[in-house]
Amino acid sequence: MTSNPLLSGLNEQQFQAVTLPAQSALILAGAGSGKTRVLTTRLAWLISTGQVSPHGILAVTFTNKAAKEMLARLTAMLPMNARGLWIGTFHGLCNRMLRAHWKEAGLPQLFQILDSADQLSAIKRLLKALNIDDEKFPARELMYFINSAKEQGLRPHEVEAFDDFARKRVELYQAYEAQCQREGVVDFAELLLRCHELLQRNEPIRAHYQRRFRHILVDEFQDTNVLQYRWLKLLAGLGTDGQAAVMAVGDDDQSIYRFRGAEVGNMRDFEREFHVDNVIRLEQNYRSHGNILDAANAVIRHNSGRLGKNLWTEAGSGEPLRVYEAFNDIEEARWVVEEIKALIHDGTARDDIALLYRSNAQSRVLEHALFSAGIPYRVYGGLRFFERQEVKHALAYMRLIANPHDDTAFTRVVNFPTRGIGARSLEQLQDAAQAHSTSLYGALNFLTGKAAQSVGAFIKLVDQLRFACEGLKLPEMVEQVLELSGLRAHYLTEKEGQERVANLDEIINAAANFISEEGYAQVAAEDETAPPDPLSAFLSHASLEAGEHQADAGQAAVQLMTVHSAKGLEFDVVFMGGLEEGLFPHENSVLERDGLEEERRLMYVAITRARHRLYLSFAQSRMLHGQTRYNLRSRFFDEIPAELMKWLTPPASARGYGGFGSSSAVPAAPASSNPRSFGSGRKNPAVNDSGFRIGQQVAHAKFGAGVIVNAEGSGSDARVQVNFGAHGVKWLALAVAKLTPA
DNA sequence: TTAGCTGGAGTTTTT
DNA sequence: CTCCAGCTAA
Repeated sequence: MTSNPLLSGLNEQQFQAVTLPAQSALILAGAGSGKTRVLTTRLAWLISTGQVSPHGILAVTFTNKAAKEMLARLTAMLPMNARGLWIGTFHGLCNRMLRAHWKEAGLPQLFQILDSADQLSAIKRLLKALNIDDEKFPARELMYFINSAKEQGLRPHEVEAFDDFARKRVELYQAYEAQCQREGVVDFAELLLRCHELLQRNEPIRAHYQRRFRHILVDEFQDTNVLQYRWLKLLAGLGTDGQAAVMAVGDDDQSIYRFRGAEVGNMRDFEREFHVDNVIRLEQNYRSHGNILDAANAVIRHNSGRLGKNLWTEAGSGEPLRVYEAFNDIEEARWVVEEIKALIHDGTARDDIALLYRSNAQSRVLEHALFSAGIPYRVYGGLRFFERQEVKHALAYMRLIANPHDDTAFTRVVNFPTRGIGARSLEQLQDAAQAHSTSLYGALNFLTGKAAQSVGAFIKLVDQLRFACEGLKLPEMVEQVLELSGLRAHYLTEKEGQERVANLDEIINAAANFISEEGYAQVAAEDETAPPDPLSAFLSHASLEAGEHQADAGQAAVQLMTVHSAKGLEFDVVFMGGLEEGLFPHENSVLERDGLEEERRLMYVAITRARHRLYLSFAQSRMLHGQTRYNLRSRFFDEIPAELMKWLTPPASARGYGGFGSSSAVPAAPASSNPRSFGSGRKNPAVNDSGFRIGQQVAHAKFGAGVIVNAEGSGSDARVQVNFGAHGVKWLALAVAKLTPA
């Protein structure tokens, strides 16, 4: 052991990971095992021991938040100049390289970045220009197709197409590429693909970066896609003499982004291709009590093909998990609110409480209950600052200053605020642009008549803006844009427009901050580029980092979010609601190959968010898509050892809601196509005189667990319809079938 | 050009 | 049920 103070307090595995010699390594970092600490300490250790200069390090993350945190913690440990440090997101780093080598990458110097919304509108515009039937080729689908092709590293000519439909799609992909190139814009996937191609084709540039980056660190490696992994291999010079040391840190059990291209298999491939001879496992958890970890371990054990890992803690086992069975979703929410009130009363801070759910639709009922109770709450997942329409409008004007041929920006604001340029004029303009293969801005010269006049006025405005902004500092530029474009005036006259005006003004602040803060400094620190243009750097920043999620950060509030957005966070108390078959695991996932395993990993993530107390709840019935659905409780309950759970409701389902009621026949509900969840249009009527009621969970000797979804008849004729999940939905005569409350 | 209607869809999300 | 996109009528 050295006496290096950086290393004090590390456990054995952490120490081992931090002080590994310069070789490639795979770190399996369990939830709450001090992953970020290891990553940052590793960086600090490498630098402080003189093994590598800050110049020789590349650290990649997925989110700006993670990159910022890493940088902040590193500079706190080891005061240094952040200039020249390559710590950032995949997209941010690729952008940086492309800015430096725009010529070699075949891009205009001031290329703009399309965010997803921009990309979608660019595709819609393309489809319209080509007169494509958008029934057959919906823009969203085409966008998904293009992005996934790019994420596999495939250009149009490399995509296999065996039928006319597929060939047409590829053709559209090609047309989209041509359009982007013409307009000087790149989408997110293009940043990566372009950068990969640059490195692959340009030997001197590749050699330069391979020589430079001696240590590459990758965070959340399980979330990398095919292209990102290839990019890493290229940068690391895999298989070359001077191969860099790559430290991949990740957790296969927390891989929950396959739906957006993440390839867990990269972990195994990495282990093999980089000849990793010892995988380091960080299994000691510093976050949760033992019972919570035991539950998480028990659930994830049902997955196959894991790299293997078992979380443990030195903290005690703590209390058991608290399980609640609710009558319906509304009652579930009411119960959550009652518990929260008690928790707050006992001194738990509101923002130490999180309400997690599988899908966003579930937040409504919770919000309603919290609102009625007057408990401050905060929902994650809304619009972010740079995604708001007024902000995007202002940015579009700025994009036109940087590049008047940016047709996406052009179409966005050509008639906003309205200036009499309707669909007709725009269509003429688009036709002219198409005919003379020029941008919309450039097509003015080919227009005649009324359209020429109105469009001419707008183009004059764009020129005027560019002229007025020449030599101005960024914040002053924003100021000019807001005034001259008429945006501020427009929102001032709009009722309820004050917030939008405030957001517009906030762009000025954002620009000022950007100039003074690291955002710009990082780009400015680029050693091999000419001084970058602040405007275009700011626009990239706006696309690459959409800003904070909209929520009032004011008073401490109860946190509401999906399990996905909770990844990486932790809370004293976690409520995991809606644990029902069909919802979690989600019905769509059950059909996908290995979909259930991904749901299970999601459950694992959910459980491991809790530090001290974890509530699990489900409802017998729930309003979904305007229909009441009766679902079985989630199979995940069966995967958690019973001794870890304390049921807050009497032995599953035996509570006497409903009881007896009308004995008249209830019309039969339509059979469900999904065997494990079941929908019916009616509320929860009490059923015949059998003591059973709709929504109740029951057990059958042959079919196992089920839930009553319908009933009819009374006395000896009483029959109930039961959803037995995998065993199907069946009508059973109560006089004959042995059905017991479960 | 905009308001108002109608129909369709409805996991998860970062850059 | 509830949101959104796209269409029709003023």
